[in-house]
Amino acid sequence: MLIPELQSHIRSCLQENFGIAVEQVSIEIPGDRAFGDFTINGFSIAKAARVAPPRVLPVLEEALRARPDVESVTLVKGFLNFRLKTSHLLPQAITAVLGDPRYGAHSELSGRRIMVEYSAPNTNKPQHLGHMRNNFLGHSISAILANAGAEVIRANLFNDRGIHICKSMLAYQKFGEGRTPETEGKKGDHFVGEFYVLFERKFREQIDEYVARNPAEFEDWKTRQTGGRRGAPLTEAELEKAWRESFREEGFAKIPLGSECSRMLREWEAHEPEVHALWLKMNAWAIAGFLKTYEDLGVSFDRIYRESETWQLGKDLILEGLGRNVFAKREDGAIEIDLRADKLDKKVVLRSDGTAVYITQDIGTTVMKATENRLDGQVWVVGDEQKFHFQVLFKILQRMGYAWADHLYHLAYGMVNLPDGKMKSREGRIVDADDLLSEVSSLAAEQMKIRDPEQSIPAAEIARRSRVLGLSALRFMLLKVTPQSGMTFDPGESVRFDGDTGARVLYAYARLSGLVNEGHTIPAAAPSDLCRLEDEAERALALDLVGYPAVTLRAARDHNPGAIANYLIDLVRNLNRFYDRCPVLKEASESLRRARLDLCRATRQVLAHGTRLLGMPTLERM
RNA sequence: GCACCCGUAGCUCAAUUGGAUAGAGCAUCUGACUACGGAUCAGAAGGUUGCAAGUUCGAGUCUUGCCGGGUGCGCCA
Repeated sequence: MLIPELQSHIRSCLQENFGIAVEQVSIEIPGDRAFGDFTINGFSIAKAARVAPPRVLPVLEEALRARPDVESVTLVKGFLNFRLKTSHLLPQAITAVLGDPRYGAHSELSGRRIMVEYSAPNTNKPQHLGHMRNNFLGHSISAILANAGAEVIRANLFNDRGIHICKSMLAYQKFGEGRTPETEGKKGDHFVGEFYVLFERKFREQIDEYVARNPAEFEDWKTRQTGGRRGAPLTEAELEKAWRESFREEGFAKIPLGSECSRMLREWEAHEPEVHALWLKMNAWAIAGFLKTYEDLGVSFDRIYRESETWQLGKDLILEGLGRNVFAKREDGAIEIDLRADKLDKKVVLRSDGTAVYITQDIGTTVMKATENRLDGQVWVVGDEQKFHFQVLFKILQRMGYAWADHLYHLAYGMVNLPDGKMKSREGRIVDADDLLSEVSSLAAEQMKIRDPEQSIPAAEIARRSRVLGLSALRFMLLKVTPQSGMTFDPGESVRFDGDTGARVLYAYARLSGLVNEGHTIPAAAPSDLCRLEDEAERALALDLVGYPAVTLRAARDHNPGAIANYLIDLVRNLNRFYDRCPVLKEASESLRRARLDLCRATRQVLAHGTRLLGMPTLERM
């Protein structure tokens, strides 16, 4: 490959002239290609070689100049820019791609077994836009890490137990009247989700009743309030709101539905048969719905865990750690760990009654996953509001002494907001995943029909293609943005089919496929002559291909699919420019035509590779 | 109150991890429809990177202080 070869040349040149071994020689493709094909940053080389820039750069300049494949070298403001002879660059770039079906893959993580956990849905709530970002990120980062050489196990963890699950169960028991997803013609997850919403509504009504009946209790409650969370005094309205909120936790049992719900949870934990049967039934509905959504979204998992199977884990590990003084027992019996030396806080890991808290379970599942699968590392795709939780979790596991605890990564992503603000499920302002997907697909179908006025494409094929296009458009849109930052998503406007979109990438791919396939049908009278490619648009495209491996590597190191999405956009931009300026099939010269077809094939291969890393299905025809 | 994250063109996002003249798309305006599939291409316009200092050859990126937005800080999950 081009860049590695250049790097090793520079490296040996430094070794010979200065007797210094430099590990990292960064040869980059400059942002502004007017500078040249490649650039060497003089300052960073000088720093790495520990020789002053004026001494190093002229030596490297001479070395580059001596190469037969280098056309020109310029030394500007500490940057060594050089340009390869077109007759070298293009053939090198194209054969590097076509000669290696795994072009863009790496071995940096080879030998490492990594589990990526993503999605982790609450079985009460159908998937929405935020989950889509999670699902797509998890699916894509799994492919990206695998491409970097790791053996990746994709895992999901169903949040299928707990007080919130009892809410939908209780609502169904009281108001379900024996209905089922089948009788209502609804997807199981939506069906269950409706009972969760129903519980919330009834519960709020009961709070209203309780509040109206017990004004004295409010007065009494107020006197016990010392102010806001960290000091600031509250207004009367805030106090009333806080009082109402208190019924969601401390005062939960004062509300009839609340106490029934708590009782149901105790019965579930005691394996009471009737409650358990109800739980099994509703869970099966919800999960069947999720599996359908996953299938539609094109995401999958190698291993599914359920909290109902893992929630008890972790306790033994805590007790074992207590024996080794990793944890300490407080006077009241609770077990905690003091992380203040690591700029975190004290954290209780086991309640005084010996039951598990949330983090106990996470400690248990993490250790279980690691030992069960002999993992070297783990990645969690979870919203950034849980950053602190994961910092604490990772620190605890390090303190417990696990060798793999240094290779845990929380891929935190920002919230997906709507143009008018946050999604709020209580206000019904959520974008449902199933709805959005079918909406975008039907928009795609409309566009396809406009472009096929003779109706030559069968309806079933339109349906298939529009699903692929709609899905890829959504996927691309959500993956294009750096995970860490929050994003605004306009369901009405932002799923477009022109501009920097997934549709543009798919279109370019389909067009290229058509070209390549048609090119194959033309009998060869002369062999391809890659040396005849000399248009600037061809150079630009070839340079993009040369830069691809660096992009996939960075995407893996940064856990950032966005790097690939943005690369693909640039690649497609240069492809379309090439396409516009250089005739391929219409080219009269056989050897040039075939050379351009080779460039198209190479580009198509990289496009296929990149879209696969993003999890985007492609179309041979649109 | 304390901690972390964010603030880049009217809007949505980039910026090779401290590098050169901060780039794309959308929207606006102007061109290319006898088109290897126009879901395309060429061009114009759009910026004191929230504000103010500092660090150095060099700062959107690092430090500090303000301003504005978000999230977190339970024996909840």
